[in-house]
Amino acid sequence: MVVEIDGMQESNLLTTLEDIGLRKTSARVAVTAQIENTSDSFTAEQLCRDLPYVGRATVYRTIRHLVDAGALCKLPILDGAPMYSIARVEHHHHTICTKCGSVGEFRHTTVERVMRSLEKEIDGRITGHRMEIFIICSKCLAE
Amino acid sequence: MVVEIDGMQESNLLTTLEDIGLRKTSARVAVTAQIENTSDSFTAEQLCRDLPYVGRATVYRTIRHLVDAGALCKLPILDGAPMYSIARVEHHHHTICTKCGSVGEFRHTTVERVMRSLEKEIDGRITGHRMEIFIICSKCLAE
DNA sequence: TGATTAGTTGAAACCTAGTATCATTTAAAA
DNA sequence: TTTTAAATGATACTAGGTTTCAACTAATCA
Repeated sequence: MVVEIDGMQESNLLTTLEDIGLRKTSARVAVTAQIENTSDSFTAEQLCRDLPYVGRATVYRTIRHLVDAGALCKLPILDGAPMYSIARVEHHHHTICTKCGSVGEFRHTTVERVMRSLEKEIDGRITGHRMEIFIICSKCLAE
Repeated sequence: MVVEIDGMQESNLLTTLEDIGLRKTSARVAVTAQIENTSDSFTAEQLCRDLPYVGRATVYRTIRHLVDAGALCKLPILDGAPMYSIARVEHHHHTICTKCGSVGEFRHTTVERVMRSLEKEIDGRITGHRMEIFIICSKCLAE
């Protein structure tokens, strides 16, 4: 997601990093720009491959900063390397195709209502939840 | 879960392995017994520590067999090594204490109803779902 | 502006979790 | 009992990620 201000492109992710007191370095400009130009979700290794001139450690550190800041969302995957995508403001859940691994999003208010009704049943304080629907996506079904 | 038959203790997990055509070896007896004596969920590394005389490779292989056979359930955890627990017949979900990492279980019929209502919204065929409630457990709240 | 300094970088070493290899051992069929 | 295919486990390897630390640089200060 890139916001146009006075003809200058200003990166949301870069701004997030600056907002939490981190410096605007060329490595961070490159990493955040690459993430924003990636339409879909991505893995850390993918990002490293796309940015060979940025060190692995820096790529991983930048991802960690962005996840900690809430600007990136660590996607629920079945096995292997975690995937990330730019965090949306609204709360949502994920669909995961168990065949091709593609991750989708959905929102459903009933899920949130279920949460509230669970508060009585559960021994402790609810702080959050996560839900994944496993599917065979329409693309894989068509094959 | 251990079933008593004619005074002999017969392991369900071991039986599962034999049912899928695997041999009853001392290593498999040890691993399945250890899992059944573990009241809670466990990691592969924990099991290796508890069974120093069984090779790591064998412990991992046995867990894989049991998960593939559906007798063990790979629990959703936040980060790090996955946890396992003996699979229950009924479908259920998990509560995860984000402070101490303890995993609990709950069942809720509304969740299943939500699933059915989602079938229209989602582009693909639903094959399963998973839900995690993040909590601070009563034990951690008390501290 | 240039000097200062604390934050940042990246190569390399390390770590954790897990898998593959393969010579040796063993369960179980013949 | 012999046979043999399956299983084991020490070891090496891999993937994914973190730590270390000397060199570098952004941003502040004089």
